[in-house]
Amino acid sequence: MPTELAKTFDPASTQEQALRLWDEHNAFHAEPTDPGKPYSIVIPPPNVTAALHLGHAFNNTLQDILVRYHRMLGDNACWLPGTDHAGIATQTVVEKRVLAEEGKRRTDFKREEFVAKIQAWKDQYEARITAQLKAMGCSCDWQRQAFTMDAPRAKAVREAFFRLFKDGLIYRGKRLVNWDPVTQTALADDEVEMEEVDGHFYYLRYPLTDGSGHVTVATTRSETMLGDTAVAINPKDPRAAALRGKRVILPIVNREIPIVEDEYVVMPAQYGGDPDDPKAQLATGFLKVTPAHDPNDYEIGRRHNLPVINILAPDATISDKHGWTDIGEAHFVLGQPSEHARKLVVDWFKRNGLLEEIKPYRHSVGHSYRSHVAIEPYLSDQWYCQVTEPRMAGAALRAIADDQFEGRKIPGKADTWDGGMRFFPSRYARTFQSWHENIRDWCISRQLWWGHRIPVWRLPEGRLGERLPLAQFEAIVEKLAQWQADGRIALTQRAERDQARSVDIADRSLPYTFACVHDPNDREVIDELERHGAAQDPDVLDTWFSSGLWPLSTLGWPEETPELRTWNPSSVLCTSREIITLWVSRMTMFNIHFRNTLPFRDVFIHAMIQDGHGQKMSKSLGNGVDPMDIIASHGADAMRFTLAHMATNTQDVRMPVDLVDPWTGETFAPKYVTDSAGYMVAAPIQESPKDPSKKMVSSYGLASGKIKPTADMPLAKNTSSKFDLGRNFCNKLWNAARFVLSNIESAPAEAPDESKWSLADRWIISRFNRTVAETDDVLKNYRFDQVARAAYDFFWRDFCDWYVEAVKPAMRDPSRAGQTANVLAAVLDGALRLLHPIIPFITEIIYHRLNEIRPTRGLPNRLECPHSGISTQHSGLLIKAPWPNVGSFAEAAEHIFPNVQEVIGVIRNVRNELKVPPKQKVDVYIAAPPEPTRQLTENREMIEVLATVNLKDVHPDLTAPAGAVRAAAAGVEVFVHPGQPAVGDTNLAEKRCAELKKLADTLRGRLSNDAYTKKAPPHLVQQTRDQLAQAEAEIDKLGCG
RNA sequence: GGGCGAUUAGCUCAGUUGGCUAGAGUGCCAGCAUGACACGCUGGAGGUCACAGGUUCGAGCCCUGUAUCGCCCACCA
Repeated sequence: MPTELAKTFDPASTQEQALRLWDEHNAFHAEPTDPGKPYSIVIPPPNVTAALHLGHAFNNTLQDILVRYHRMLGDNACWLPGTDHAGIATQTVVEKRVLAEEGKRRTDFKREEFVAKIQAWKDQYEARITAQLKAMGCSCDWQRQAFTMDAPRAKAVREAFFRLFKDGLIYRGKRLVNWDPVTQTALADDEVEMEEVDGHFYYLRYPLTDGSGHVTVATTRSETMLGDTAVAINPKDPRAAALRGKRVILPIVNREIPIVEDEYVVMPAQYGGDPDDPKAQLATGFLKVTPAHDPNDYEIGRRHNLPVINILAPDATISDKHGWTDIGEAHFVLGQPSEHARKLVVDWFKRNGLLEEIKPYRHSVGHSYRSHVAIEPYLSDQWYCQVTEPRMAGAALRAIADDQFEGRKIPGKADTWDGGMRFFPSRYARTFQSWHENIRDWCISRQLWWGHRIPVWRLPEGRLGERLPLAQFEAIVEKLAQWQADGRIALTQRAERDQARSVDIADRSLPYTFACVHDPNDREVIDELERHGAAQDPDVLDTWFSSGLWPLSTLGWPEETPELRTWNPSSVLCTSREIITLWVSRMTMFNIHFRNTLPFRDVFIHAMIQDGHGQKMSKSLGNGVDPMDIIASHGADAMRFTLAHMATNTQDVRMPVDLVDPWTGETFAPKYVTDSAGYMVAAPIQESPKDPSKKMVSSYGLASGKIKPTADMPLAKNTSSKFDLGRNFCNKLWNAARFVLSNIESAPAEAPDESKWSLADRWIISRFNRTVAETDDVLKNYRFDQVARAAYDFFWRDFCDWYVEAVKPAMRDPSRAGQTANVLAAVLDGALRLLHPIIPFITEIIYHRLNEIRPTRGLPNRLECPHSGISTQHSGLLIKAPWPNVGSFAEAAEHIFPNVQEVIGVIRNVRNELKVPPKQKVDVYIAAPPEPTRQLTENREMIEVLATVNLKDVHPDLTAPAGAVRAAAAGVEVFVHPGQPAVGDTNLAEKRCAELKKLADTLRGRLSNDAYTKKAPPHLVQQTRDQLAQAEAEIDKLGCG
């Protein structure tokens, strides 16, 4: 550790030193037995798919500010870090990588081999993510680092699944799922993104079997007609009666299908439909019903008991191998991808004179959030968690704090849950609420290899009892019954829809039975099951199942550990709004169901960082910024400060992205192009602004995968000039600290004597106290921008611009330097504490140096500031130092100091107008009423130094000196004598006169309005009168014509 | 289709229950290498608060409507 602060601020070495100090003291670690009020945050575990981006940096900076703040407050603060295995996302990334590098597909490997590859990827990125978080200064308790698939978390998942299974909240159902044909897995509803697509409306004719004509159906997906099992018409449609009981012949496959009547069908306008309904304008009144490939049709099929015919293979090609037998003439589409089949089918209709019309149509189609291909509604067997149950969604609704609940709340026991969960900003409570009011059961199985294997063994299809000798079968049944009674297994049967069916063990045939095994090491049970042909379900659980347990599993659940008792519920969840439904919901339901506690008391939803065009930052657009690049170019503290400063109350914040020219190191705005999806993206190849012959690759070029940077054409890193704000601030802090420290060091040590404090001393201490109070206040509502602003204004504007400048003469005067140094040391100490949660590295290192120079500091607790707010308690480390108490305020000083500031401002203004050289002192005379005269005289030195003047005279009856320029401020008259022939505008008083007259007119207008004087609050009216009087007095004094 | 948010200085944003002549940072202009800092200091210019109505003594803020942008939710042929 260097004993002096380096001449220029070097973020890298500062970061390194601070990290070492914290590490040596194990400063981030907490134990449940530690003193203090419990305060805990569980990190939203980043996916191990990729390195962290700026959004993560934002999210984690805010959490770290909270944790550091509460640690300083004396709370027992613990931040639990970890990562998420992110099933589908990670597997997809690795599959792509393996295909690109080895030319092999997942299916070319054994399951264990491929999982090992993903595991290797996970290890690599988990390490990288951890390194990034550490570099950002995140004070996570690294001894408690978790991963959603490590052993303790696997145990929690297993326990949770078993309990839900036993409680009848998990069931097997054949349902239409969102099928991703590329990754070949089911997706949850919220993993599907709607995208606008240009398509067509095809009008297809289906002949009636009796030869009396045809009906025309309209569809955007003509290929699904192969699986049609009915045509529906609205019973109110006037044509319905004539068609009742008739059937149509389905072209191509020659399947006879009924015409059914269902109110769901939209009628065209001419048959009674709503003419304003855009759908009515496209509709023919006849709806083809394809239960296997459309969610609505599936419902119609249920209502009319229609067969369900699946025509697709899992890869979304047309196939007769998955439940479709009557293929008729459809050989020509077999094996075709559905999109191509769509055209082939239309061509067939055209050739056979059955195509009536094609209309262009733009509509939204579900796409996989992972592979971005169109989702196929696909019929398959999946596991569901019955979140529609009152025990789940109902509990989540009851968890909402009463005053954030819209409408009448179902009576519940929110009062046992600390008054409920609060959202910040409160509007997000409604997102949460309406999600649970409209929730549907959650499909929790995924056809992946990377994830928690579903701990269910399927007994062989059919009735086990029919396959075994009776005695043997009876023995199994006895065993199963005993194991179930002992809690070693739970049994269920497949339910067609919507509910779990418990197994009646007395029904000795055991049809379609599933056994969930409680303990993964219970070989006796597993071996016995497998001996009879039972096999473990090959699927894994949805990632969000393990994430949903995160607040519990990170603290050792299902064991009721001291950690769990201390830190659950956690204090706050910090996250972005996109996962309120995906994640917050599930944590709430699980935490309540398993432990009857909230997962967290507060939910803070922060803004989303977009690029300069209002687009989400994403890898594929290449507009994402790597926090490590910012740390390298600006420093970690600078990044944190800027991010905190951006954390406003709104939904989105914009971060215009610049590029760093690798040739010159300079920053420039990239050239943009519009990509095929309409996004503004940086042109793949950029020119150096200095030398257009030098080219570079933008990160969009890199992300598009086509362009690889080379030595001749290097990569231009993303950055943003927004971080200059933080960098400048840190630089200012560093230099101000250097100055203050060197002054303190050379000042004589004296016992603090408050009677010797100047106006500036009292003022800066009072301002400090205000800033602490404001920070405390504003942090309760998670307004990090206001915290950053308050700290910035206090430190730069008040402390550096005014206090340090005002105090310079005193520091040069040995008789006063000792006392001033006391105040300087105390205020610097306080400022470091105040700033530490936002910019921990730089403050820790400066604090270290301050401790060396002034091991004891603090202010006497009496007179005008009986409580300075600046603690005398010290600690070796700032991270462990107490947060300042709010001291009292020096009202008088806060009132007088601005007057002096204003006088100084006016003099500076006049000097500038008169073009007086900066170093040249000028003579100043001030005419003021007795009280201001006293104040100004007392602060003569400050005025002289800060305005570079000789304050010749201050007097109530001062007469204007010849040749002086007259100006006015704070109710006083200022005469500036340039001492040489003045250059520029010498008639400043006239300018001021114009301003004053305009103001006086406004005020007079307001007062002449009777309604105003009668209705406005009296203090405002009085204030207006006072202002007018003051303006008029000044006008009078200046002799404004 | 429903809901939410945004629209304030060239740019990025503050503006807390309506009440000074609407603020900051950055950029711009002018001056300054002043013994902490040029990542700095001093001063300055720059805004019909998206638009149209309304409520009020008083509207950037509240109400109604319009426009543009963004996000979330929704099984819309």
